[in-house]
Amino acid sequence: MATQITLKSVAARAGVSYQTVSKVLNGRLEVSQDTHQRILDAVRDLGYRPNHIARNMRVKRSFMIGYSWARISPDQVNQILDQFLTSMVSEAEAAGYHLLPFQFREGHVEDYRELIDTGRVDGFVLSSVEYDDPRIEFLLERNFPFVAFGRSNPQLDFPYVDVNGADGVRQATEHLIESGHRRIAAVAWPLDSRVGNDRMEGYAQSMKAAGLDINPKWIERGEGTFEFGREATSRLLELSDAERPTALIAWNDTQAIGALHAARERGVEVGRDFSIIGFDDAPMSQYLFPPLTTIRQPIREAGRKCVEILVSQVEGKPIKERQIVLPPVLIKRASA
Amino acid sequence: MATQITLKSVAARAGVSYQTVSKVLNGRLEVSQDTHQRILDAVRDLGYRPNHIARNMRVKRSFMIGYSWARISPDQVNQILDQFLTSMVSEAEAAGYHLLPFQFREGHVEDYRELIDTGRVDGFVLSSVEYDDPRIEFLLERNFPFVAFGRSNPQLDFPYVDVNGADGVRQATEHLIESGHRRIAAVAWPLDSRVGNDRMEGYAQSMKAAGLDINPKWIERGEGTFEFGREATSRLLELSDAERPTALIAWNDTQAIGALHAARERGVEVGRDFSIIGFDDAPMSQYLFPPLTTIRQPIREAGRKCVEILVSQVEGKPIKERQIVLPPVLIKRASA
DNA sequence: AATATGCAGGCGAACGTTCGCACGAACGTT
DNA sequence: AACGTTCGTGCGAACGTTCGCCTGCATATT
Repeated sequence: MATQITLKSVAARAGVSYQTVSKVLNGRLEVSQDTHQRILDAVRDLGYRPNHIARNMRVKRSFMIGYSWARISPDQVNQILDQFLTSMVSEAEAAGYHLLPFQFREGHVEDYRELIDTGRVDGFVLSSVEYDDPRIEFLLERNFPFVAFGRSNPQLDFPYVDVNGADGVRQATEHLIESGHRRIAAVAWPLDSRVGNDRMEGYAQSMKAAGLDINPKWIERGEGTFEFGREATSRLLELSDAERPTALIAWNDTQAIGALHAARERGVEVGRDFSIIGFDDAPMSQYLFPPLTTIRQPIREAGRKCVEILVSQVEGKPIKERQIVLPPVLIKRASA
Repeated sequence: MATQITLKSVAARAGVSYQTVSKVLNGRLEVSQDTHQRILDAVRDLGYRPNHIARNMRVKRSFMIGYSWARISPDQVNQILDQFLTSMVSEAEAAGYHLLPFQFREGHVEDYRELIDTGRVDGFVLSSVEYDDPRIEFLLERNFPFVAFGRSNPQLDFPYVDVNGADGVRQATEHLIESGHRRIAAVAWPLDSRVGNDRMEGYAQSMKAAGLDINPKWIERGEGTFEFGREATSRLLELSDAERPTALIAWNDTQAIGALHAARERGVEVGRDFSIIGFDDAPMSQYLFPPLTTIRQPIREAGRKCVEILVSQVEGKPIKERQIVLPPVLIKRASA
């Protein structure tokens, strides 16, 4: 490592004090045209770049945003991580920040505390937020800046960005109803999932609005896995002719793929005899047989908004919208 | 933000100088049993955590590892990012480091320079490495620590972790030959891809070892996309009966899925009439029709090794293996 | 002419660490 | 009894910034 070029080297070359260089570069001091130019020349000639660590130390900020994500399951992959991460990284960089990814440990709040106490981050973006999230409680109590990707308990007031799951499922349900379906099932998530309940609401509302009763047997709740999707769909397809749904909406694409398999195992042709709609628009969904109709979340925008809100908060700027709910969009393919 | 707890606060409480506290905590000084305990108590009582920024400033290290990944294409997703990232993050944390993800800009070396000059990182992990990678040239010249995930020009000497693509394709080819296939095609990548050429070598070697001639028409080179996979496979399936391959190996799962579609469009039943093997073991490959036989890369281990090598390098520790080539494993499913 | 005003720039301090060196006391050695 | 040695601590400095305040000078105002 070559010797660092510091403010002092620049100052020496420009013939001013190093503090003056600092101020000029930061626009906190107006100097004569001549001096200004000499400083700029010296900076250019030496290739000076301010040392970020020293700067952070002085201003007592890290310009880092902590982010941690839950592992879904060993043989499954976070479909949206790439998009979410890249959008946050670029938005953060534009604002002069960087992301600090750290290991996610379910329910552990220590890692957050550690990062705060050691001064490593200025704020957090939370994802995989659910009801009674201890992180939210902790960060609110410490009054430490954060923004959540996803809502939590309604009575808690904190900044978040979320996708309107109800609206997504509403679009899906309406699409199915318009296509003539009357018996529509939901392959959903457990009752303790806020995200799941949000989506369920869209389903219930649409059915009600169309004057359709929901047969409780059409509601399957379980994990967001391939296996559950398959099992649930098998059960649905084994209902009597009168009860058997003609379509289903799954709460994620993985379940939908399980559903696709269950249908195929029974010789049911998806897209013709039976319709399936997923949620997430996983990258491969378009290449399935048949290509999966699914609800796409505006992940990139969510990432951008999270960072935008967080940065405003950290810098004490006025925040336009503290709580944002973004609309998803139904991607119509052959499966429904 | 509550007032920081610093070495001074701890020292005041323990009745020693703050420098002593520092040394004791860092194990650079042996003190009397009594003093030691007083210091520890004070640390515990106050909940002292060393300020990382100040520490970094003093030791002139950031304990950060820069990492940047290429975006594949808008509608495709980096299948292995999650695994690679999480394994690097956890390995890094274990060594007292964190990852600094930053935006990838093809061919741009400025971003790397910037991070070095501003003292933000101690080293880099490079991915999407190819021939004549300007980043490698730059970092070697600056003598800045880095490790590449993937090899580059053979004459360059630098630390890397790579997956033995030749071996992977060898396993695949041999598996096909054992199953009785004689006419095996390769849906490959352009000649300027080192990764692609590595894989090609495995194919050529296995065919030769089995005494099988390769018909040049069996080698399709193009992008790693669904579309190219489909087109290439269409061409292959339209060859005359005598020339038409009975199996193909694709250089990634996305191409393999394209191949699956091409076969299906022609009424060719994959797994029975025709075999297809992919590369990557993308999360959804197991759920395709039929489930895709594919070559799985030890991504998590690669991530760990990258960080391990890099950290040793940064800390000037002896490096056991500077260049590691990990074996992939063939995951046999129904498609071949 | 004396004083106020404004401008360009310098100076000292501080942020919280780590590190080398100094120093006093206790102890063992000659 | 005088002299090294070791041990346990303290002290000062430094890392590269930013920030508040001070100062010297030129010009404008009374």
